[in-house]
Amino acid sequence: MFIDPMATLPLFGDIGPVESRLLSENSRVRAYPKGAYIFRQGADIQNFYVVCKGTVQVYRGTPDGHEITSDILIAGDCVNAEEIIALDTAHTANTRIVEEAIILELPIHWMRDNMNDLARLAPRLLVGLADRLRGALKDAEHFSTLSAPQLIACYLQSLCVPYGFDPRSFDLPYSKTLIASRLHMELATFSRSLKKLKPFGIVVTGNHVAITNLKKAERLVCNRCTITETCRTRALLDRPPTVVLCTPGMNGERQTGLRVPQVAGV
Amino acid sequence: MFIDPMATLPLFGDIGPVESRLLSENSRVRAYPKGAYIFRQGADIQNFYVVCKGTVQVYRGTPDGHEITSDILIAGDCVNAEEIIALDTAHTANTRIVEEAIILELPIHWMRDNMNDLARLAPRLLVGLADRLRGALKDAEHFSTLSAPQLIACYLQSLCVPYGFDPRSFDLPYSKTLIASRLHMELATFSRSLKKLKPFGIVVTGNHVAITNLKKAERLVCNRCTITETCRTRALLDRPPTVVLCTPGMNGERQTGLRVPQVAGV
DNA sequence: CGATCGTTTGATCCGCATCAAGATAGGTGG
DNA sequence: CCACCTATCTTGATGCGGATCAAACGATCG
Repeated sequence: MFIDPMATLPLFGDIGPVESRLLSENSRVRAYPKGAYIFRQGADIQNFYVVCKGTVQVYRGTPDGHEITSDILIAGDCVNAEEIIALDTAHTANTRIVEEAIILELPIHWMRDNMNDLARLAPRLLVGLADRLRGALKDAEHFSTLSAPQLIACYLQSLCVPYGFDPRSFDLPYSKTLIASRLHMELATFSRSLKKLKPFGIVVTGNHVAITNLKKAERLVCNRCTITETCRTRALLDRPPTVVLCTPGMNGERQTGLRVPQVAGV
Repeated sequence: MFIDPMATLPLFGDIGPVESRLLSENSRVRAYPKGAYIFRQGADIQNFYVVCKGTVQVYRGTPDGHEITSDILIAGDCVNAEEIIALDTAHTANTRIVEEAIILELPIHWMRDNMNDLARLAPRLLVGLADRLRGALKDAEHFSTLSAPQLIACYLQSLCVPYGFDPRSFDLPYSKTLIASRLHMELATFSRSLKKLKPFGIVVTGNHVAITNLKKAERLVCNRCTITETCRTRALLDRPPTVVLCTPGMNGERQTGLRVPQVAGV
């Protein structure tokens, strides 16, 4: 099974033929079975990895033996872009294969040696880094402002963008257990919260999701959330996806505290 | 009051005289009074900003009129590094002056035009971006795994690094209200949690903090937290600060759920 | 000396984690 | 085809942490 990463990955989409060959010569493509690790937390950073196919769970283990999923990656995603630049010598997370995956790897020292040409080699790498940062900021904000049902509503809608799902009817791309973990909540809480979404037009039965009323679904989230990947879902139907700011109005000048009133019953 | 940003800012520490003059010619330094805004959420992105002096609160407003502090910046910090690269045209957060500040500004279009030379112009800009990303990941993890007292313990210790405080005795650099907001918790919760820290050798009276027992204080956090800015505090006393991984042991293979047992009474 | 700001403290309530017991489904072997 | 098994998910009961509302306290200031 051969895959030409240059042709597949938007990451390297707009580079010239010279750079393309350079990349090919210095990269390697490898297949991983389900359950395998690309690398583990604490191990030496050796390569930069890009997912070409499959699903990868990024998680961190706490000393008391539990784990926190920080991201779920699919084809086209960089696994550890920030580690090219980081001062660390060790990986700060585990990356485990959820669905059989094909991974492109580039030696990290080669990447670093070519840092000066990086902008030319992979202009989108920086964009990816910035995107990832924004995603992390969004997560931090969401986890401390949205309720469990809101988080789920937001996540389900945002799923549609990378996967190209029709919000009105699609299947979950991975297990509920994994999704719950990604949303930093217990499976039990996740399961219970799904029922609360029905009145808002989000019906999940088994593996299948049906978002029947996008306006309602958005309203569920938008009074709290501001970065709102969520709103991309609607964009899917109307125009090409971009990040939409849901906060038109300005806010109070003086208050500094965290103060987010609950949506009734959700 | 004149400040030469090139001399002051480590961000531009290792650039040559040519680049330095280029920067000077294209930058502007401006003083802001307390309470002023550098920019507001939703406004057009015009400049890249660096804090030369003072304190800046970065926060986002939710549609229902409340606000969430995402960061507090001090001298040397980039305000919006990610926005140089972002595809967005509008600021995604507010930046308000907490203590009278001096801000360096560089036109964003100039930064972008010189993207190719960016690595040469400001090699540390990328490092800063990566650091910021790591910080955001840490926040996301901490907010959903640490209890309020643990968050505070972690934060108090991490404060010592950028400010060069002696953990055994220092004053809070800004109000408790602001800190509580930065930690995404209510002021009331913050206030109450401080008392719970005493048994762990962290005594806060009024504005003053005394961390009498670093080992105890670390233990309070480290069984849950893995990235642990916290551990830097100890490093302050022993060796130059670096990020320390607190997870020597590996964790279970199969569990995927979020499962973080409580520390008794904290 | 009232007034305002920042902080503490109290009482109450709700969301979610936790523990634990069913339920459903896919897979295997007899 | 059915009994069995394990993985995945649902549902129930309970408890704790922290948000919320509200009142009191201490400072600083005109």
